[in-house]
Amino acid sequence: MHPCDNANMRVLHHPSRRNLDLTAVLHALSDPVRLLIVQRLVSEGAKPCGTFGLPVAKSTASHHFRVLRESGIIRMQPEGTQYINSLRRDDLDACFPGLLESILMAAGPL
Amino acid sequence: MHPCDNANMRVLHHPSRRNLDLTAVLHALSDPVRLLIVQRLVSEGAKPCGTFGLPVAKSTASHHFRVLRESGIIRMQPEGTQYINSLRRDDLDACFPGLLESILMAAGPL
DNA sequence: CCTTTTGTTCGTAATTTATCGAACAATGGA
DNA sequence: TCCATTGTTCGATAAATTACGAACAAAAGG
Repeated sequence: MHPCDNANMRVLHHPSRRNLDLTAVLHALSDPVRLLIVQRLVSEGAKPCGTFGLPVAKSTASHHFRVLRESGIIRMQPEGTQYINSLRRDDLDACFPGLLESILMAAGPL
Repeated sequence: MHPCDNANMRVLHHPSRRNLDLTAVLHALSDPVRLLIVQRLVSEGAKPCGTFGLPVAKSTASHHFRVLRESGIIRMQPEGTQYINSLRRDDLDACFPGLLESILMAAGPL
């Protein structure tokens, strides 16, 4: 069968732009570990989960990436054995103008 | 004794401006009831707890006002038998420029 | 005093959250 | 085919959150 027909591809749910929820986004960013992930994505660009050196276990990190993904803050694209994480800045800015910007400023440098 | 020396006045703890914590503020605003309280304070000005008509029990409302107060988002001033709630907009804008503004915009009209 | 008003505090219960280790699954390379 | 890498999922636990009603406390006014 054609590669694109493969239903076994690791596909994760990402909310569409118009389904982003403000309280879900605020809640996602109210955790220090998740806020750190977002800051690192801003300063270092898209990168896989394993390259963040987070101060939590692998399974806990997986949980935090999922919360960020399901709130629409990040995108997770399968790439070989890993997932490339990137900020959904366009979608966030479209739904909540200035929000991410002000939070990043308030969070201060890395 | 002088009225101002009275230690029995209902005094509540309010964090100072320089002790405001971003994650605490985001967490406080990530609850729909608390976000509603803040929206109402913006559109209707300072007012007592009992005038919000919140969809929760009195004790639950008290809890939400406390979370808002302890995160530095609102001020609660004793006034007779009630507390006058007001937004600490100056302090919020000083610590987190643009944050409240963007959240209020994203939250939409009342 | 006694009562009313306003809001807090207490005790409890249900839900969610953050955390971990162990086991599992998918990919890609030797 | 086997193995190493990457990250998810499962099961368990401890803590935090939201919620309620009942009881309490302070203030104002009769």
